[in-house]
Amino acid sequence: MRHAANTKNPPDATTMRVAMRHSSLGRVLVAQTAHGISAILLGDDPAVLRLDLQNRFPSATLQESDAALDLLATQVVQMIESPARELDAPLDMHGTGFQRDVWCALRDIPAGSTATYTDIANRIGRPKSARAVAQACAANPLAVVVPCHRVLRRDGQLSGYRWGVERKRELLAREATPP
DNA sequence: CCTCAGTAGTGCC
DNA sequence: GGCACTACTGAGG
Repeated sequence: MRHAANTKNPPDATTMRVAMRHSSLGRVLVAQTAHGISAILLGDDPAVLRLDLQNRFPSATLQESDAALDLLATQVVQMIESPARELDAPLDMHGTGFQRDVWCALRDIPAGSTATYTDIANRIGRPKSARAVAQACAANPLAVVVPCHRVLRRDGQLSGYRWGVERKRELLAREATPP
């Protein structure tokens, strides 16, 4: 029995810098703490994105972007446009132990390939937790960088995507290796 | 095609 | 501590 504390949202009263960008997939919000990128969110309405962020980190203080984050945000957008490229920046992943396990496993799926929820469940040593894996994917705060869009149902269906199945389909299409 | 039960992590009460 | 959620899955009708 672990009493690891953060079964809920960690009461981190950290400050986060926030940048907003346009991309071919819509608006992109990038948030950064002192430890690294804490959120990459996709959407259409900047206000909604900001609400989404506040909802995920209720006790975080949001600040304007700075030069460093501006650069990161540009790189994030570039990565969205060409998902094959990797982002070489530290991440600040807030989540439960289980969620972190899942998100880390997701980062091992190379661009151009996919995995199933059961694959990930096996990879983290919990073969029966496919559904919980899906739930962890749904809670992923780091769009594209943590490639939850590369996870499909066992039957090949796209099932869902926190930021819209259309975006998931588009990302996969962009990553598909040309013959 | 459709429904159903088994399943495990999380959020809310 | 309980209960109702799921971006799941495999079996049965």
